[in-house]
Amino acid sequence: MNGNLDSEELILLLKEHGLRITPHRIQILEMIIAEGHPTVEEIAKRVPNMSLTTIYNNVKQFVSMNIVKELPFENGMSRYELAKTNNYHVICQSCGLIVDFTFPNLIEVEDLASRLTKYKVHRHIMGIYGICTDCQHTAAR
Amino acid sequence: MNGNLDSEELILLLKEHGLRITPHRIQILEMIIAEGHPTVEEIAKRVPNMSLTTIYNNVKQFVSMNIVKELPFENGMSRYELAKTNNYHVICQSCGLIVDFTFPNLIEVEDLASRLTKYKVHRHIMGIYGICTDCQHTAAR
DNA sequence: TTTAATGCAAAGAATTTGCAAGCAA
DNA sequence: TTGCTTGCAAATTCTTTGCATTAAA
Repeated sequence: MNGNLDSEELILLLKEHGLRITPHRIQILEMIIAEGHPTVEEIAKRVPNMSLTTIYNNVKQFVSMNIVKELPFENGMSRYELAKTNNYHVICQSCGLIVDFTFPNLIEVEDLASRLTKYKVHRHIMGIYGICTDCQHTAAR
Repeated sequence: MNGNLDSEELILLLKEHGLRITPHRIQILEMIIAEGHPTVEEIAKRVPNMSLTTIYNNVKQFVSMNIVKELPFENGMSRYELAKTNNYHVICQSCGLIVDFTFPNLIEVEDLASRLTKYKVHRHIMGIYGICTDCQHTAAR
């Protein structure tokens, strides 16, 4: 059900983009897959002995090459996920938990946007905000 | 066609939320309406003699009270618009121009998200990225 | 060997905080 | 008058940059 890649596939992914294969790059990508939608800080916590600079450098490069997608959040921090995932995010306003769901049809909205505004549209992001089940129960007590 | 408010309506809006009426608050809200989707910096440029702190404080308060919506951008800066506007944004990846368009039907997506994830959904934001007409022409030359 | 990747330290940019002075109610 | 609002200065936080060291190809 999930689109996880093993490390051989990650190596291929890097090679396709002309990037050198380093343990750090593999680890960063593995963390992005394993963690859901980590921030740079969260990646750093799970992968000790790696400089923040390296994480920033690589994540930035991955984003510019469209290997990784950047999800800007309202507190100014960004979260990251693999670019090949094709889903939307529901974010808990109370605890921050992010749950994914798939909804493939919004190309219609891109088309409409393109027609109405004459932009040449490439992509879109959507964040849906609410309260997760746990926080609903906590609040009910 | 636009949902502009005159300053009497802005005063009412502040009173409804129990906020004191100050010239600065009126000016900040007027700028948010007039500018489209300003950053804090852009508000400061148009309203000299107001401290950045005041703009940050008020905008933050407006957001927490849902008077103003925050649109997080990938460079880490946020842009702001009145919360009552009900539209989506197409953002030019080349020059940053934002064009609004109305598309009222996405409550369906909120409903679906709610059903699939059991979140209690409150709102969503969507950003559509592409190239504006001007930049398309510039690139064609 | 050649060039890219790493990481420390320092710089930069956006935002927040502490606190004193000013103004709305 | 009372307490919210304002704003300066300083502190914080997140991110980027310069440059010397290390490692991939």
